[in-house]
Amino acid sequence: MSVSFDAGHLRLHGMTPASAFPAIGRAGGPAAGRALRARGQRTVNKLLDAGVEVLAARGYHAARVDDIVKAAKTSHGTFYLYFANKEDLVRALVLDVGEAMAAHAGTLGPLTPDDDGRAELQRWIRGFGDLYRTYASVIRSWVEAEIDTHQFGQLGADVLGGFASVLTDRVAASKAVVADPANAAVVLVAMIERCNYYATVGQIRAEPDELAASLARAAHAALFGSN
Amino acid sequence: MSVSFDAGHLRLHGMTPASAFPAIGRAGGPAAGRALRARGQRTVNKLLDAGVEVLAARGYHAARVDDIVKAAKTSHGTFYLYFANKEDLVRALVLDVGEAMAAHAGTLGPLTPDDDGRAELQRWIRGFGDLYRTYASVIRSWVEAEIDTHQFGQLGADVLGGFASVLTDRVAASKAVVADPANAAVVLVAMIERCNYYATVGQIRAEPDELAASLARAAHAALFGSN
Amino acid sequence: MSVSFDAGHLRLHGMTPASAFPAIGRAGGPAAGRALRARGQRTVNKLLDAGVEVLAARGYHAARVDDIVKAAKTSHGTFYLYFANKEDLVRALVLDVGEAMAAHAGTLGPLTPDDDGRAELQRWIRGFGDLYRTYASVIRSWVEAEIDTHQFGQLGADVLGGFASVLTDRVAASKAVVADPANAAVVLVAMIERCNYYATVGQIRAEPDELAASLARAAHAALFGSN
Amino acid sequence: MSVSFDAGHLRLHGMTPASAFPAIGRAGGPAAGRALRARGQRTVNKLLDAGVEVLAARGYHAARVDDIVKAAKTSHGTFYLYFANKEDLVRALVLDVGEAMAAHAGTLGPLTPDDDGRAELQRWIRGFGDLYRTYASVIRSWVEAEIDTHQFGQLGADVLGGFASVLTDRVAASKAVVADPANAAVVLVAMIERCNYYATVGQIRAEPDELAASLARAAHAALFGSN
DNA sequence: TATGAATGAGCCTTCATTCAT
DNA sequence: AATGAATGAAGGCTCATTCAT
Repeated sequence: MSVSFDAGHLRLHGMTPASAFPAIGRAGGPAAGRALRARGQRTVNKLLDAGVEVLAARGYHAARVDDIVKAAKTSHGTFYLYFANKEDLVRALVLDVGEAMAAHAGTLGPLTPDDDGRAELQRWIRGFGDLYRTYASVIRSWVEAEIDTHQFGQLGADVLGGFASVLTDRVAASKAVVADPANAAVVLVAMIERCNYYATVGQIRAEPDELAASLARAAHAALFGSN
Repeated sequence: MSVSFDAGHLRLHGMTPASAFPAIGRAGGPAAGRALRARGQRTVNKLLDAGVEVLAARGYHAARVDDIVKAAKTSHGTFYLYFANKEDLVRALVLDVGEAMAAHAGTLGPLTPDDDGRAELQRWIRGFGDLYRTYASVIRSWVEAEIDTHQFGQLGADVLGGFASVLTDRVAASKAVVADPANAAVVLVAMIERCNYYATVGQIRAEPDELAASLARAAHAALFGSN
Repeated sequence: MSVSFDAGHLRLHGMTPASAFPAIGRAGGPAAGRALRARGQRTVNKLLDAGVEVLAARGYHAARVDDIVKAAKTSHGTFYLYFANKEDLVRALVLDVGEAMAAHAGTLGPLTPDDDGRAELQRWIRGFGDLYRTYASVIRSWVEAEIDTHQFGQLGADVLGGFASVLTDRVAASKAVVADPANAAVVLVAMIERCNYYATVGQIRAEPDELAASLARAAHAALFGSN
Repeated sequence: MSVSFDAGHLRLHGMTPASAFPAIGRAGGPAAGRALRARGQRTVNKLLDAGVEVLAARGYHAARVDDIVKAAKTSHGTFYLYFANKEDLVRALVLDVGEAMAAHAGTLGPLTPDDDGRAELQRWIRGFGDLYRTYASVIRSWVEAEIDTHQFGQLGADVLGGFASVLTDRVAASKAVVADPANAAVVLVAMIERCNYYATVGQIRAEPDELAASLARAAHAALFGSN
């Protein structure tokens, strides 16, 4: 069998076995250089919060800088004091989400063929779903923006790659008899991500627990054959 | 177990057991009513082809009506003679793709726990991937547009729902012992779709056959436990 | 003596002995490619005329595209249909002026040490002044724009270089005993240009004939020693 | 003959026989009133120096207050503590230059028809060129600003008028047989100024000495007929 | 049926200037 | 005396859509 990291096939582009997640903080924009005083920090946060709000309401492409500054009760000039443009603000938000996701990825415990293994998988998936729901508007924007700018693509790949990486490790360390742990991990992560996306945009109607259960069941079965 | 169509849980919104795919032809726009003479039909086709070209090159949001009419060597006035707007043209393209996808969905044969079953699954998935690749630019636009307009969402759900529906039928008719065929079908379709998407945009690097094999393996294992 | 074209000293950058003036027509902007129909041509002309008007009233930097379209009784969209931006329109105007100047430069007849020679010089200078006055607003914009964009600098140098070139030829063909005809031509052209500029902006108060006479006297004396 | 100061013809507007140059010091702005302590003076100087630097690098119109305060390592607030606006700072710089120019103008010695006279003229012109080069960035800004604000126009006229005035005096006191010393002086000053300008912006390529020699030769010939 | 031309609302971004500390 | 932060009027430019021929 040849589909592997080394061969470079069927892997999430950008996925690296080690250190999949860069550590990132809340910042960005022209202000990146200087340190912000209390007032400035408050303003940045107001803008970021307003960004989340507007993104949720209108989506990335339809969101206007004007909407954001209105929601933040500040001015255009102030916006551009802290962010180079709309994309820059979204990037800051996305980085935050990516960080939270990365932190969650590492929490997956050992996988076993029994119900405990499935339960652990389900917990992990459920946690992913919770993050997905929490940051739904940012993630939707991320997906939207990713497509035409290609700027977030790498980040998306990094995050998913990180998930796949962790999952690969656990699978490899388990008794699962899959042809290729890495490949399996990639397709399962895709499955998990996409189902949560569909759930977020309402194309799948399911309770968080239910969704996590179904995904865990499918994934566990795919890995250990129990179903 | 309760996740089912009737209960409305974990199902692709818009997924209906029967007639998942509306039959659609190549047309749309203000001209939809009247019949097109030869010349008109030629112009429409030039515009549609130009649309594919431009969509591939620039993506939905970045595509300009001006790009399309230039590529079609026609004029703005003519464009609006046949299409209500940019979205309308994309819809026409998407409908075509949806139709092709719908036609393919029905070709899935009986699923068996043995290698033949997996091979059949792989063939089906591979065919889906081929379509995905063929219509990549349209599908990407579809995804892009879907997000903010919500106009294509239904169509996307219909198509995926159709796939899930057919898969559900085959699973139900098979010896698979899955808790809920419909749920399993949905998550597997999501997996297949998303992996092909990643492959299309280059986030997964894999040969078509390889990808289909990995997906078939995972799906078959999830359904029949063999892996 | 060594100050010469070949040595590259004291010459107007861009000045070339032969064919100093490229032949240029009225156009420019995005529309440069396609041929304009009657209506389009009319609109372009309206915009160019409005440009002259606004430039005269406000100067290059203070001129707003909005002012121009208002003066032309057209829209922003139309403006950008024909010109890439304000600078583009000014360039079109400047090219026209450059062309007119170039045409005039060649009309200088043979120079003689006597009064006829001075009269011919005066006629030539007077013609230059007439053009200068006619196109005053465009020339002022040219000068303004030239400074920071460096785009018109070459054109300005070309035009003046053309004048210097013609003058150099006539001086060389005459009985003038100047150390270096080219150097002399350059400084005299600078003198003529600047005085006309000062006259145009009101820093020199003089009637056209008077100014031309004074300039011709100085130039003729510098070349032939008669004064 | 009628072109003269009295008749108001062909004279640099603002040129007055006596006291052509107002004496001016380094200051300006809101702070003009109160006396500056050591620290304040240091800050003003930092700003003025930064102004020269930025003006040189970007030109008057492209120069931003932000650039200046950054270069001066101070803040916007501080800038407006000492200068009413950008123009105000430039004015302060220009006044300095004007003063230096005025001081130089008076150094022109008696003009004689022989080589000594030409040498003296050349020395004077060379000094003018040196100043021009030294303050090139300020002068360029001056020229730029002069055009649309008309605020520095008077100053420019004063400076050039001062030069013309001194030159007129020397010519009148000499044996030159020119129709009108004042007129001759004006056109020659224009010639000198413009050539130096062209040399400064690179449109004329010449060594300082060479340029001064060519200008002196032309001017001397125009006045005394020797060449 | 086709087309070149025109439109103008809408959006992004800049930057001189003021303010609060 | 100094400064970081905030402001908002202005201006440039785009592009989907409509119009007149």
